[in-house]
Amino acid sequence: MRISELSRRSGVSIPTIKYYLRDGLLPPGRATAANQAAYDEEHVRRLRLIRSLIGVRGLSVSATKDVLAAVDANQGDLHLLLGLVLGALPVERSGRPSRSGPEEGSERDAEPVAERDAGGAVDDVAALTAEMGWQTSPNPPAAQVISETLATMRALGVDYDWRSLVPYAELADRTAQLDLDQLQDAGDPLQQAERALLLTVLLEPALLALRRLAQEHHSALRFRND
Amino acid sequence: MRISELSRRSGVSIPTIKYYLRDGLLPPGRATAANQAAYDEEHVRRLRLIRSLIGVRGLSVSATKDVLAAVDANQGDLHLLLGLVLGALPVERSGRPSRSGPEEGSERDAEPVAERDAGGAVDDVAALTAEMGWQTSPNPPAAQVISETLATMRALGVDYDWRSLVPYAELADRTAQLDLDQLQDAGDPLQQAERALLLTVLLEPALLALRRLAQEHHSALRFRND
DNA sequence: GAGCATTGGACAGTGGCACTACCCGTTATC
DNA sequence: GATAACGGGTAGTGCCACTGTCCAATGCTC
Repeated sequence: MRISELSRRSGVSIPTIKYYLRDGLLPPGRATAANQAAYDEEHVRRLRLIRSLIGVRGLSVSATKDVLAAVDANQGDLHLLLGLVLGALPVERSGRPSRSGPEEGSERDAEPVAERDAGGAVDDVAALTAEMGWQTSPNPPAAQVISETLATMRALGVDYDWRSLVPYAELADRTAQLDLDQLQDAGDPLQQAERALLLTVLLEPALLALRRLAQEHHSALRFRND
Repeated sequence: MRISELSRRSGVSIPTIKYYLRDGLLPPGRATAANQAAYDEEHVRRLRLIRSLIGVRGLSVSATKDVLAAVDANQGDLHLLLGLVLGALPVERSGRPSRSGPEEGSERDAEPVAERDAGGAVDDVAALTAEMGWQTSPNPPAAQVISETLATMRALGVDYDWRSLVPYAELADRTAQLDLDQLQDAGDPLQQAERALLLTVLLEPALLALRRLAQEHHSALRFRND
């Protein structure tokens, strides 16, 4: 098929498809002439996957590109694939250009919210993973997010350390096992790789949404004053 | 204190503080003259909170504004506050301008990724909340995220319905109870409201990060071929 | 085989967002 | 009384995800 049919089938406009082609998100079609190319079902599938990652999960175009490249490159080794995918993902649209302000003010009063660390939050994460018996790669981005969060909590006056997170970590552990349980059955390696991607990445907003529904329910039980 | 000291104490640049003042994120200082205003500790605190929500959690400026307004307006009623906060939050930077493409193509082949619904995903969420015994407001944004995710999963060929989410929902239920357990002790209503905000909103990236660490660990156990 | 729509490719433009820079008249401070 | 800092306003910046326009080269239709 050609680009107009690809557009119709996928629901993505032609200029956007061209944009994805330029950016390397979508592999080019098979060129049939100097200005003609043929696309196939795989392209339709890929486009839908792209739209899901960008639209539903909210990934940026460049993160989507990295994630898809990881899927393409390592269909065989699921562990390696997961590592690459999780490494390529920004955790929640972090990776901002970062603040301005006094970079390292000589003023001893300045406690600039501790975006790096405050009170050994990095050690805290090490303690937490040790407590859980988790073995991970040396310095995963996810660990940095956790230490950042802990540091921020403390900077804002909430008494929080790694011990506060242990119950959450246990629930996360069971969540992860649920995720992996669902990867056993799947067709060819590409299907399995895509499924892994969906179960880990696409499920993230849904899991947060479940937590919100549950929070609302329990909040009504506990706090509502009828 | 005046703006320069506020900037030093909070680590936020003066132009950015002015920007937050203009946008109503930060309440104005007490005006002492036509071009002079005084800020206090509460402003420092507020600025740090703002930076945490925007920087760590990744909220947009306008969402941050809505959330903070909810905190200010309803310090007394925690349930109402949580409802407002959860309502004001985008779930994962959704709320995109939405796609283009053929809006309602006459082509019967077009299945435009189903950003609204595909195969009764909305009913699925109703079934899920009924199964869990959750009682929530009529049509929470979180429910839409879940149905969107289910619809997308199915559109991509993954066999997924609300039953697949029940185990996750049970874990989410326990997570929410953990969250609310930590709200019992807290000082004045403002402190408690802020704490609720941090435990629900700021914790989100950290919870996803915990899941990722656990995924990496269990993936190594199951799939690594040494 | 003539004519018109479509194609692929390049490049410039758009709108939104989160700041950031500059200017100006006024006010503190030394 | 000079100099610095202040507040307030407007305009500009950089990035991102598209979107629009142009072009010569097909393809398809009659």
